[in-house]
Amino acid sequence: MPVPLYQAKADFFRTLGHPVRIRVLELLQDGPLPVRDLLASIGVEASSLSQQLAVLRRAGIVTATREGSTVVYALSSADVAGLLQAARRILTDVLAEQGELLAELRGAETE
Amino acid sequence: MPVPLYQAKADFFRTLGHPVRIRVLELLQDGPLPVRDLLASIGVEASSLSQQLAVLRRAGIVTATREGSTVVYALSSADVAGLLQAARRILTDVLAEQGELLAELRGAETE
DNA sequence: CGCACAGTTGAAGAATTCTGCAATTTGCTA
DNA sequence: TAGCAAATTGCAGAATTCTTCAACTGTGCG
Repeated sequence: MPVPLYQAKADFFRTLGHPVRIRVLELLQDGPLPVRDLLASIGVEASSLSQQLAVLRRAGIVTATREGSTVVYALSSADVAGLLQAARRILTDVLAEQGELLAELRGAETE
Repeated sequence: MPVPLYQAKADFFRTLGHPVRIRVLELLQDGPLPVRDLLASIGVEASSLSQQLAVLRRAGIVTATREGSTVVYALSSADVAGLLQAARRILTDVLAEQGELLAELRGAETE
């Protein structure tokens, strides 16, 4: 009894639904990075970042490998970049529309 | 003071992170549909579906227009198809990897 | 060994999201 | 207008997810 596919997809998207996790994925698009660098770029508490990295790891979206005393993270699929790009496109559409709406509201206010 | 972009992205993905909402988006990829049809295909309670449609509406991912006594839903951006496709690709990678892991575990068990 | 640094894990309380029921709105038609 | 069907909304309790703090593991070094 496999998990229904739409459930797997929902879980997948839900995994992306957190600001720290998004930032991690965006940073990793340009290549693997040690936790230290992620930490410096994102600026949250170490344990907080670790929690979110664990979520991404469990979902299989990133991989972690120990190198000496540091741990290096990488995207496990190169397609992540495509996904983020697709999301960006939709978000652009949506935000543009909301911008128009906002403009209309502003205009109406002074009529 | 705009919402940080990564927060908007996270919210967006979180919006997709629900099995009913995913199914709705997949059904709408082939064109607009009245609630009645979504209801028949998805098979949840009407109020449940309505709740999830409201989430998608608020996020601006779908639009609803009343036509007589029914309400018709449509994707608000054609790029949604691209997004779902990108997600499918990653999910394929991830699930394949998990499958391999599973196979290894099965193999190891009998050694 | 003993200590410091890098990261992770566990757990509890706070905050958010889900689910299902009851009540409501809107439009159609007898 | 009364009655019915299509959807939506409001809400309360249940279930998840977040955040934070403290404790723990693994590595390198004096």
